[in-house]
Amino acid sequence: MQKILEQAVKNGLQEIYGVTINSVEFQATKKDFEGDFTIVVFAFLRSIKGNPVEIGTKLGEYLVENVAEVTRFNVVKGFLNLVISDSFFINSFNAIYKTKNFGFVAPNPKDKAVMVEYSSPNTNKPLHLGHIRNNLLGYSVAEIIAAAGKKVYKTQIINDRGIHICKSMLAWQRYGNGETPESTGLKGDKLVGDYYVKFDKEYKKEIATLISEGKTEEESKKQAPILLEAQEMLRKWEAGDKKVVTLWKTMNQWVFDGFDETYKELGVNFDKNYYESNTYLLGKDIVAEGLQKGIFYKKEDGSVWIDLTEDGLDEKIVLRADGTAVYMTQDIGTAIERFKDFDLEELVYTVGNEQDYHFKVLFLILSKLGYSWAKNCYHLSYGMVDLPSGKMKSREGTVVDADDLMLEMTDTARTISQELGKLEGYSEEEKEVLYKTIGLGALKYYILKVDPKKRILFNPEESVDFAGNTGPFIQYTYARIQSILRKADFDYNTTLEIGESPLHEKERSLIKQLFLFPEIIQNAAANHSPALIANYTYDLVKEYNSFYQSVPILGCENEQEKIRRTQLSKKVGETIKSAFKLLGINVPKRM
RNA sequence: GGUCGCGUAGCUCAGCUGGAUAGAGCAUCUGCCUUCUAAGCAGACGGUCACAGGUUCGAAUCCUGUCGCGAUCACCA
Repeated sequence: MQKILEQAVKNGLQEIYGVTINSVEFQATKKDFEGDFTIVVFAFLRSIKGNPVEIGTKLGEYLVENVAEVTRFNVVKGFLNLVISDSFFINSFNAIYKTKNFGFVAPNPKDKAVMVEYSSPNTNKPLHLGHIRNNLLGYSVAEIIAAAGKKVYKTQIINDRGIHICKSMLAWQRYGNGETPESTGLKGDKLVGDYYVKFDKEYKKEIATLISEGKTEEESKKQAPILLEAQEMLRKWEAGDKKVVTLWKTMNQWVFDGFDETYKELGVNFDKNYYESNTYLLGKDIVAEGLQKGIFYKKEDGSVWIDLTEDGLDEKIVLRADGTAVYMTQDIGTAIERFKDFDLEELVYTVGNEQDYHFKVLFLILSKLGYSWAKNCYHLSYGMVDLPSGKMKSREGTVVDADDLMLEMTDTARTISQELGKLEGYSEEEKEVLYKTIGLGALKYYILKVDPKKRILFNPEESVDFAGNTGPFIQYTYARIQSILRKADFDYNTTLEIGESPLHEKERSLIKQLFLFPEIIQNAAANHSPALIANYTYDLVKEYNSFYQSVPILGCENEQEKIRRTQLSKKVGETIKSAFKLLGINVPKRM
């Protein structure tokens, strides 16, 4: 439609004023004015001298005359509002009504893929609220990019080695009695996490003892026997000591099993896992190469650095003096590895904004090393999730555990649902599934609807609502639509005729809102932002509810209207479902 | 101190590459269930878009500066 109009506007201006215009600025007409599309006449003033109102009027007359779909127009200041005919809307709606997966673009197998990394947990403690935001964002962005027509690989890098892992291993050995997830009934990640906390407690005790013996705080922190022992354990692990490696494998497996459960509850998944224990040596040869090319330089002590001061950044170490890798070294290595493993065009890292600087440096280094794809690496950076009590600190136990939070949300959903009591005829099992759908829907929507860049203040007690701009509200609308479709005892799947029954104002705005969906997906993919999808869905639902309350659907006198409104309802339902799929949220048939 | 991000209604947030009178929800008040699910709808109240300049027909949006909050500037990951 816009294309037709654009061409017509160009022709019109050529005819009336003899002026050629490159582009025409369109926008959806605001609610307070009559019309569907608006042309901003101000934009023409550069080429055409004159009064905007006059130009608008002349152009409007021309368009009504020459474009069949334009039925009326009005001009307000410099805005030319065009009213488009019902037949256009009905025809377009007919076209999308039968379209499966409306708005989704099928991937072209010839295109390169996109890899999205998210989650990337440490195997020494359970997942918490911060991971939830990370997981939801990463998963959703992956879905959105796939919907926009790209092959997507979801991946995580599991930080399964290092001193932090040894800490919980050591604490388990020292203070435990051979507990296992089976013997305690605890989830594996919880069990291991408890020992991590235990380690920290003991460590602090030892530091206190050392300080009381007259050592400085700094010395004590470095000399605490328990820490030295953990470091010794790490050395043994690196040397491949059998006992240590066996314990490491066992305890890691507990954690993996625990994570799998959490991921399953959350509804996220991965196509490929990378393990740090396999990748931590990567990147060293690249550093050697870069050293030869003169991109890096060696300091006197043997450590290798890159000087980024010309780019407005600092100097950054890429290899320790003892030749071991740092975080940056590994990331250089894994990035290259991934482009080797898969035919990628883009690599998305879902990592908190405290690492903005790290990724800036990483991408810059990769580009200096001559990898042309470095410009296609994207850091999907998101703000922290704060609690009313302040920051979450896992060592101090002030975290909101992911599993607990999901349970809590399900409980709240259960309470509210039972109060409303609409679930006659549902089995207990079905009800439990539903409570989970609603509870998780609330949580996911709450987190995804805000711009990833912004930090979230999360109050577990009161911040997740079920009314207003929330997941359950949208789910509720979906459920209501399903109820209408269940009760529609006539064949509504016929092609709509363009007849004497004019479109209701609410139907019009609803159709307009529906048409936006494909564009929203593309936008969301380009901006890596699930929030766009969430807010679009909310607008659609608002529009639908308003329609729902102001006109009858099944109770229409007019057969044509009845079919049309039922079809509209169905399509809105499908669109809600599609949109929520992109957010990783399920929709219930009833609630 | 340098760099990056954020600052919109009492609270939580929308506002796309500049466009019309600044948009929702929560909270507070007023109406609407003998009709398709009231987790809803319609309305009222609520704003110096942090502040000051600049660019232009036109700025919440772009530029500069100031203030406030946060992150980061580790041989941690």
